[in-house]
Amino acid sequence: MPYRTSDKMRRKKDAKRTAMMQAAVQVFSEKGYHAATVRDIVQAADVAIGTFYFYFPDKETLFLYLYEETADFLVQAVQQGVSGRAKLTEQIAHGVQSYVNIALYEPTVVFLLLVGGVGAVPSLSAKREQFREAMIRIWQRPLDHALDQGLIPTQNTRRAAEAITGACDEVILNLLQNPRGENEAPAAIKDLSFFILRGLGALGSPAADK
Amino acid sequence: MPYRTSDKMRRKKDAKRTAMMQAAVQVFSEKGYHAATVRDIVQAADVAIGTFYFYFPDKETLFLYLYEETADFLVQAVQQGVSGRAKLTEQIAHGVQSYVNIALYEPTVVFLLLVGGVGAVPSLSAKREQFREAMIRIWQRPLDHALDQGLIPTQNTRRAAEAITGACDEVILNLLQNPRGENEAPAAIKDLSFFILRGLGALGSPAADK
Amino acid sequence: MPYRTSDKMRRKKDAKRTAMMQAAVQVFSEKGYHAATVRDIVQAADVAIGTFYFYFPDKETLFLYLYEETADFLVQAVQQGVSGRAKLTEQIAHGVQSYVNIALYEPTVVFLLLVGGVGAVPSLSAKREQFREAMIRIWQRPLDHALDQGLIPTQNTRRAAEAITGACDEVILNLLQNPRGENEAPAAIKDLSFFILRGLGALGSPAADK
Amino acid sequence: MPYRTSDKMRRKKDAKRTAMMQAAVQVFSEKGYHAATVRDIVQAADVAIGTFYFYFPDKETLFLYLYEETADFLVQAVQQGVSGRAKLTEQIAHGVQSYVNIALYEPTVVFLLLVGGVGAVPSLSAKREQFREAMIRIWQRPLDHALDQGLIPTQNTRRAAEAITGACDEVILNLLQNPRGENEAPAAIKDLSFFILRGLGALGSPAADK
DNA sequence: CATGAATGAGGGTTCATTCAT
DNA sequence: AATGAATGAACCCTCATTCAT
Repeated sequence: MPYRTSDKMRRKKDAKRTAMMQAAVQVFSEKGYHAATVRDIVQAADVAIGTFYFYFPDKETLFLYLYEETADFLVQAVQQGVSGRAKLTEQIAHGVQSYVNIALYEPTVVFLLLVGGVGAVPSLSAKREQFREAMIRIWQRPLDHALDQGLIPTQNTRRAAEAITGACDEVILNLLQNPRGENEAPAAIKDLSFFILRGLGALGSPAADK
Repeated sequence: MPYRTSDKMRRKKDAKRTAMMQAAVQVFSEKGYHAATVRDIVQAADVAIGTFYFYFPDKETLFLYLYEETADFLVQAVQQGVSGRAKLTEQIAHGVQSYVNIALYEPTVVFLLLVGGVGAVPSLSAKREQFREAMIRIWQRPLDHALDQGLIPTQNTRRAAEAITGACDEVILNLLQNPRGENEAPAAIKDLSFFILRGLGALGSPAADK
Repeated sequence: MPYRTSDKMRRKKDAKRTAMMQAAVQVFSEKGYHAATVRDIVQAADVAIGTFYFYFPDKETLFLYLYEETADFLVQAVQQGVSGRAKLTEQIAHGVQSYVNIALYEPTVVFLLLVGGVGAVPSLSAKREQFREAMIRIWQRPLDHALDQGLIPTQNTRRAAEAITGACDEVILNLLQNPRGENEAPAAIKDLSFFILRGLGALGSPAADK
Repeated sequence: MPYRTSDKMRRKKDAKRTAMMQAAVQVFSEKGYHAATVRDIVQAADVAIGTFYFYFPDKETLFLYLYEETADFLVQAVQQGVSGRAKLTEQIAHGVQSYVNIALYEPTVVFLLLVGGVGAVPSLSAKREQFREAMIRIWQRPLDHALDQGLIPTQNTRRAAEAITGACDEVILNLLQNPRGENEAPAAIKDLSFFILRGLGALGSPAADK
């Protein structure tokens, strides 16, 4: 009898597919797109090389897909952190927190996004650009709103959003690479949030910190 | 400029060497480390492939050397912008200005540093780390000084320096990639400086901008 | 038709087998032996790839078998056209007619035989050789007979048979590839028959054509 | 000093290139396009695999080039045999002779042309078609001329030319594969010429042979 | 010094074939 | 019987590197 294609097998297949994708993220973030070979990936996933091409059309497509999925995930997570609040201070704080949390939980993924194999594949440059743009826009929207309501002084919100994006990336990268002490993350979140909010002019008096 | 002919004489001799290094920066920043081939470089420099290996031990070494020299150049330029002033506001403003100026003058070089072939070569990761570290320290020193003098509120200056570094990178990258209007650069410098200074709490009242 | 289900019963059982063989002829003649993949075949037959290996030991064996069966079919058809007649002129004419008819009815099959994946598989060369040989012999027998009876002048009948075989192949190939006009086939049959019969010296006076 | 690129080296390079092409013809005609690997070719030429790609862009291009060159050579040789004469009988005889001579002198090449890797590469099918067409046209021209002058009876010269082409191919193929006796070639030339000329109706009385 | 022909390890990808289900 | 996921040898091709000239 033709074997049960529905139940167990399907799940198993999905599991293997997922395992391979995780292995791929790992390898890509460790070596970058070009240096990572398909052979590396299948070894990490402990499957034969043919299996890779059974699940994915080719290396580039997988990488692009991984990058996009990963980027979407991060973008939405941060977006959620931001959009659930009303006050700018909370929006920033929660956005930063979401970002840091994900970075700590999935350092590999964040690494892939921030320092992945840029320049390697033309189509990736575009994807990377989109990702940066999405992150910037996440920050810019609340800024525009706050500006409208006179909560922050007149300023180029686009540029401010760029600065926020860059600041977050760098702080998080440092947090991941130099894991100082135990609970450094909460401190980083607070420091970063304050820096950003002050930078935006959203805080009353400059002395109002810790 | 980086990678000039060391010092004074041996002009002729180093003509080819220089040509190759300039070509290499160009090619590396366009294609990334892996995608750039030695053939690409020698063709751009209009020399034979054998000549490459007369002047440089191999592709990796050249890239590392180029990266280092380029990084040093940028670091020193920004350092100079910062260290020549006394007041924190001026230090930040001039540091940012130096960075932006170089980015506009040598976009290729800055691209190479910011999104170069990371992860490609193990030894490069270390180099990149050093570069980021150097940039962060440039900003941290004046912060520590200002903190000592009570010019800015209590804060983690290391983290603030990270944020500044990241903010600069992102704003500059955007400036290079989306060249909006004519004299966007001065505006970017001002915006960025204000954001940073406010973020540090170095400005009196939050309404004191433009 | 070739590759029918051997004999009588096991209809259902062989439905897939037959489908695959027909698909295989199609695919092989379109792409040639090497370029045709087992996947192509099973897709065309709408069965799973495992099914292929249940019915056939491997790709090569199937191809060989197909080639042989196909060749036998063509050989016997032409043979029948020839052997049913008494006069040389009719033997030639009917042989040619049979050949052309089959070519028009099953162009795929004839293509496979004439320009199939030669050289691809060592064992195929032998098979192809046999097929050519069989075709040549079909023609040679009536020639020998005619020679015995003094109906054609002294000549090397083997060589003449070779020439006939080649002439038929080429004319038919052209008929299939450049389908000029409607009823070109009858004209081709007549032209070819006359050419051959004259070539053999079987016709009285050279002016006795159309 | 930059080494002498003009004299000795150039010749040596050309020699190697030629050697590789000859090796390629050999391998291609033995195994067919698909089954022949680049490794086969470089092994036959006793060079490294990289050398292949230094001289030729890729396998397909080389094969196409080889096929074309080879086809042109054969076509022109036969053409020359035909066009140098005035009488149809001599044109046919010399054309056939040229063809046979080349086949005996370069059996590999002729094999490649007649049973080369057809169906393998789309672009090759076109090339093969061109070659067949050229051969057919070589024969058709003198036929048209002879028809105009009333030297042969009314007939479809195109079809006759196709028959001639096919007849030649088959006889020659058999001559190469079954080398019977010593000087079989002259006999084959004579047999074939007579068959063709009679087939065309160019000979007075059918009994006028050997 | 300079050249570029020559090398071959290694990368991405295909595809005939197997076997647990 | 039938399926299709899994395998891995082998293919084509690239490119860093060497070395005779």
